[in-house]
Amino acid sequence: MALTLDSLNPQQRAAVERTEGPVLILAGAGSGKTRTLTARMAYLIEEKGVAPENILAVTFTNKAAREMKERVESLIGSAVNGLWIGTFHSICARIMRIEAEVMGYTRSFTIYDVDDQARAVKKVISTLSVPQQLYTPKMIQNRLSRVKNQFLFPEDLYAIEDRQGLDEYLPSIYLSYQRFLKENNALDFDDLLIKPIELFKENPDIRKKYADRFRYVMVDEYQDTNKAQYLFIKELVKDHKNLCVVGDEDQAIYGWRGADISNILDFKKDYKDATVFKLEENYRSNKNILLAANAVVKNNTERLGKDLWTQRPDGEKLEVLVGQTDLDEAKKLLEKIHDEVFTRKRSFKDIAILYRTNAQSRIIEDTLRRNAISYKLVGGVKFYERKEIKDIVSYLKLIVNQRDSIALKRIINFPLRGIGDTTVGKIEKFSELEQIPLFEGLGRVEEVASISPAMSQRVTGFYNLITKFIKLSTEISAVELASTLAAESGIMHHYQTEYDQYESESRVQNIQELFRSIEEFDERRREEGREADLESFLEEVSLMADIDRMNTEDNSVTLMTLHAAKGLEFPVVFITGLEMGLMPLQRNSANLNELEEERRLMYVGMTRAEERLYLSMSRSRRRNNSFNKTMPSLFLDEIPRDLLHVTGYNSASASSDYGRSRRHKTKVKSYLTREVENQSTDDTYKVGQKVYHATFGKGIVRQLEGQGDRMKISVDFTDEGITKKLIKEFANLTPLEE
DNA sequence: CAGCTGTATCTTTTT
DNA sequence: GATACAGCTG
Repeated sequence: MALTLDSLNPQQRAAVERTEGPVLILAGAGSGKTRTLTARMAYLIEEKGVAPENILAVTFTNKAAREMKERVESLIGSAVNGLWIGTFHSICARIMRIEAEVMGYTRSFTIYDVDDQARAVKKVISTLSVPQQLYTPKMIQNRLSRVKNQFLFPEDLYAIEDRQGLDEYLPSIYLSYQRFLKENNALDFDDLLIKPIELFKENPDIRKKYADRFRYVMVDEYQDTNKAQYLFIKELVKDHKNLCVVGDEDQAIYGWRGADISNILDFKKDYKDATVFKLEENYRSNKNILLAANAVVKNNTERLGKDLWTQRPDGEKLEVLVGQTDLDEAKKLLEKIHDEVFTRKRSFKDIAILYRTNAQSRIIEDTLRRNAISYKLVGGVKFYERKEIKDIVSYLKLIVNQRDSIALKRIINFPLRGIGDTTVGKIEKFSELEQIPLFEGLGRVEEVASISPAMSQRVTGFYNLITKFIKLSTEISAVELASTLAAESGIMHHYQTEYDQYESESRVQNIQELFRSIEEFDERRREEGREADLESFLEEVSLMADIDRMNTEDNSVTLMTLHAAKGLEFPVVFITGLEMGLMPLQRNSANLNELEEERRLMYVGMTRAEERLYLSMSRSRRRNNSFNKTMPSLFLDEIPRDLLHVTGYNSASASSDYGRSRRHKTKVKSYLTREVENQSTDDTYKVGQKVYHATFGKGIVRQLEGQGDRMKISVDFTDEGITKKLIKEFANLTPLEE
């Protein structure tokens, strides 16, 4: 079956056919970038006769990788084996799994996530003379990660003269931290990127092996690559230069993670004879949406500049929703969802609600749940970060890699076995003295003088349990191992008998879901003809983003952060919380680069929408436990007035207010102040007043005591049949009109 | 010395 | 509104 490129436009097609040498595809939002990339892979295989194993494709999420592989297979009409496609982290982990010994690890190395990393940092700084009250583990963690992303080593940091503040301690922390990881046979997320580069630099023959294998390299979302990722790719392609990168500088939103936008801006300098293709026709969004998004992003200065256009219809205007409070905002979203689904006959799964911070989801979730609208939440507390899952995963990690002291310490006394911190501390000291891994120390607990026989028996019990499972792990399947383990360790029993019935059920369910996902992993790997050992499963778990687990089948509304929405599209999109300080989010000082990144984030959000885009805000919002009045986001100002339709309470004044807010800031402020004052006058609630509460539902005010924010309000909640006494400041009640 | 209970402290975005 | 840590109790 011959491959047809007829469905591509001339630019896309040209980019597909240019298979040799460096290629930069500047692909605007919705310009068919995935289609182009997949067509290019299919073209290489089908038309150029390139073997799939000679192609490496890097995507931003595992989900994108999966989808791309499927699309290539459907273009070609048969299964594609041997193609390497995945995220930087998963590809690097795969290489490290093969080459671990060369770099001084075993192939059973553990991958440390942020939580493990924090524990490691804590452990390390406790042994150094770092003023701990001045620098939190989290600060240190961020700095370390940033430095590593820039491919800097401790010696580079030592070389910097006159180091101030944290920089004074950073090099020695870095050095000890790396030593700690190695002792634990562990790599953190950043190591996954760095180690392969070191490997390539120190072992030219190994570099050559991979460079020869990957004759054609493609990188998606190139604007979000960091220095280490840039170097990794560079090592691979420096002989043949067959590198095709795709990206959009307007969608660079990971600067805070060390992504360097100049990787894409300077691509032509790095790869001298690069051919550049621009994809500027947008196939996704209606004209009004695209015009609005363009109008916002054109306020940025760091751009290569594209002119995105569309042949699609104008569509409706963008609707601006203004709530009085965050709860009110959520209810306005709800109304519009009802409207879209019941009047306009759309499906719930066509709708996405986006926000800047995860914390914003709760109030929206509550409102949706109260109204029986099913939703799926991406991000927040991620599945594999749930306590009950991490417990079991930690057992598995220790079984696979006994040098992992972080996993060990997490579970040695969970479920409770009467082995406390003091005992662990003693064994730790003993192990350090003997220069053996902590786990080995457990096996020799009797040699630790200060530990009583009764206590060492408990420790030995734990040691024997793990040893038994290490042996079992070579005999039974991963699922069997995990479920036997959950039973015999007492974890299952612990959660089944938990005090809170509801919590207990959901935890047990999650554990069962974990077993299912191990089984699925097993099947999937077998189909691909790859190994399905426990190590690979744990690796997948470590590198799995929440978005990768997103199910697009079931008919429910999607809730996620603007970051998580990158690369996705929905017929109807809500961007919520469009207020100064929240979107754009402001920390400390307003720095211009940060503002531009926030603006790009806004642009990413807007360009997710195909047909309808709602922009919502609230005039007051509860943040950090206090209720604050808000100012409309400046991004709303940047959208031409005639593309907007403002609805909601008091819409006329709202729209004119932020339409002029730049020139008339004082006026806006006074207006908003007035609004908020109106809200907090004491006649908001009177006896007999109908109110709404996110958790308890509708109710009637029965009694009022005291004044102001401290006022106590007694409410009969009709749905629940209960009476509650609430403090006004925290009650989060909304008055309902009669 | 383990385990429980109450308080402090947050919440940017993620592989 | 959840988690981590300090401090108390048995």
